[in-house]
Amino acid sequence: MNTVKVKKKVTIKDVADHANASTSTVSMVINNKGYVSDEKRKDILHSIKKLGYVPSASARNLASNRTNNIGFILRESHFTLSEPFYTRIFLGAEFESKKHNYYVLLATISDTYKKEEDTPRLLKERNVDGIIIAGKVSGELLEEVEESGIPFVLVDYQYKSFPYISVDNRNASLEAVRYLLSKGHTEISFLGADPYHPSISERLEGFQLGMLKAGYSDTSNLVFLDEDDSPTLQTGYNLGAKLFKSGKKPTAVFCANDAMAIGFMKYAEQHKIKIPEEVAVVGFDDVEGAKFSSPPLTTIRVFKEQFGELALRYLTEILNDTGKDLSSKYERGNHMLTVPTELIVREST
Amino acid sequence: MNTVKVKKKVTIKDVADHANASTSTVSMVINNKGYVSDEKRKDILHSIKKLGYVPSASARNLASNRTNNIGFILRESHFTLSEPFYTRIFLGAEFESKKHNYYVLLATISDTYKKEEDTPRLLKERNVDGIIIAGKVSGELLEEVEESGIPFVLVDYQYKSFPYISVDNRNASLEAVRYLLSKGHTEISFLGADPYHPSISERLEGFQLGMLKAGYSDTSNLVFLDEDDSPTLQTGYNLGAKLFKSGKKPTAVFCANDAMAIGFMKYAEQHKIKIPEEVAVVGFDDVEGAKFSSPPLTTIRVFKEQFGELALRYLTEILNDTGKDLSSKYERGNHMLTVPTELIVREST
DNA sequence: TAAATTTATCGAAGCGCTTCGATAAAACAA
DNA sequence: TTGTTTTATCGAAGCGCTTCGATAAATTTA
Repeated sequence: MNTVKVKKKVTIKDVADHANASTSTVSMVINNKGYVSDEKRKDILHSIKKLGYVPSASARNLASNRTNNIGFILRESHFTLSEPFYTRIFLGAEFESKKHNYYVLLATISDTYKKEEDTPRLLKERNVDGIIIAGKVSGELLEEVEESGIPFVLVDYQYKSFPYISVDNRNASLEAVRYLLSKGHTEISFLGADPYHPSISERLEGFQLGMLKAGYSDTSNLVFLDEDDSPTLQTGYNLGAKLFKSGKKPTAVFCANDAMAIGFMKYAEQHKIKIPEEVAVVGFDDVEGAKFSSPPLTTIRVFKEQFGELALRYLTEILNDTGKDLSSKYERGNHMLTVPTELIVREST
Repeated sequence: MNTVKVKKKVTIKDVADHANASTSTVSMVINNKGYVSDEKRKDILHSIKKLGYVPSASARNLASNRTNNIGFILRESHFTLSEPFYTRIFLGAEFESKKHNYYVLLATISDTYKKEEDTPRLLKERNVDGIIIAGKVSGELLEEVEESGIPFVLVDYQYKSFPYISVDNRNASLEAVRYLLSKGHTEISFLGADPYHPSISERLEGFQLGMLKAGYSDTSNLVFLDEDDSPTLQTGYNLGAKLFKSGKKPTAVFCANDAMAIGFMKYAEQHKIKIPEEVAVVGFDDVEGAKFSSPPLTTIRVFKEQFGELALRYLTEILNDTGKDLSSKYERGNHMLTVPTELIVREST
């Protein structure tokens, strides 16, 4: 015997009966479709409230062949990074998703992505209406996603001519360089790694452009790149060593990201090079640690939550576009958006 | 005309036909239920693979009245905290969820939770089979969740006799105190805030117990509490001021968490109090910033991902328990688990 | 005023599964 | 042997929705 009172689930049928309507009419009211008289609509809405009716997600998904889910794909290592950059992008997307009535399903993938084997569950099960892919991921995965036919946008990464959203790296870097120049610096070095990553290369371009505009036409001996490694604290440290051992005496260093900047400052500290007195340092990203580094790091803030928000909004736009201007949007090549940045001046400059 | 080739979705019917079976038999194979001969099972599995069949989540959820989702409820501010403590717990849960074939839906709630109004969508829509609630949240919400009848566990928080998982705060604090004592410290202060939070009070108890065991029976003038505020960087700073202005000269300070410890160190730095020479500092949590503070902070590491993992595992256990030993589990009061910790010694001690 | 169109409502089919009998063969007991 | 239980398989109902006609009244157009 079961003595527990189980609240019987209120279905669309109950609402229909209560409002003297058919389930189809109720459905139309819920979905704002078709023709329903104001009167009936009012009745139905009233019944819905009265009965506390909430549509069953599974049922409507099954019937309408949607899922009401958005997938968010991210590399595992991008999560386990000490810096929650992508995490915050995810949060931004999650936050925005509420407004559009989607749930966001997170899927982390390994760095050594193998097609088939590591395919995210939400892709295999086609349990999403659209997908946001954040950060650099395997091309295989991207091809797989494209093949699936599920609409998607990339965030903070580019690949082929897939739609993407990115930081305005070039302009932000330009601004950083301008700032350093305005502070009277003349010998400015750029430290970077993984120059094949679009974001990095754009930052480098911004740097070069800024220097060029200031009359430094040849920046080649100012640029230090670790081509084989990613832009981490360690590579920043290493390039710091390389830089000083090369005999160069820059008065300022612009790093491809904060991690490298912090690594660089670590090297400087260990070698009694005073920051900012002897050399000013500027990073990129404004990670958590930037505020707490010693000295606190001047850097370019990226609005991470906004980043995610924008991604979700862009995706829903694609999903709702009934094919009409969407195709033209794609074809015109403006399938790209940028997120604004802001130079945050702290004590490292 | 639509010339795009749309791969027709493979359904259970297709598999059944292909394997010369009925859909019910296929279903049984998929769900590992009922009686199916080895032969037929083999055929069916083969057909599934051959056709690339993947069951539709919506359909099976509708039919079986499950959702295959786990809700993860978290306060907004716990996400926007500069420290991704709960974020990493979430990740741990998400990671573990794959093994159990659940999707994790994140729901953030505002700090000023209002029943009805702010009820997470996943609760309203009953779109989850179970719920993980992380961190301190409004009692109203907890009551609401309980009322919903959806199984849930609390993480890093306690309320009434609801099942929960927490850090072994007491023992960890005890260990920290022991460590400080072993380093020869005698005058050890405790800095805390929000002492009504179970975690904080447990940490304080651990501290007191440790001191007691070492012969310091009266710790009351060693404890500095900000009763009205939460344990933030700012309160750590404030209590630092209060501590030194009180004329006390502790040789070591144990803070209720890292944020406070870092705030305290900030005060110390500004007032030329040398750490660890003049006063050693120990925190709790091992947040990202702890490694980068100056000096790097000795602290108690909490395994956040493991925390989330455990929560999810615990919840699925509850979900799978068909009521049998579950009830006894509840009634016996052992509806509680703890996550291990580790003392991380850095340069602040 | 008749024909065409728009508005309003509903019944029923169907989305892709699970699960409940029904049926019957095989295995075991008496 | 007969009766009982276990094993195997299937058909059909049903989960709670959406959506496609069908139908008809109200409105517009010719």
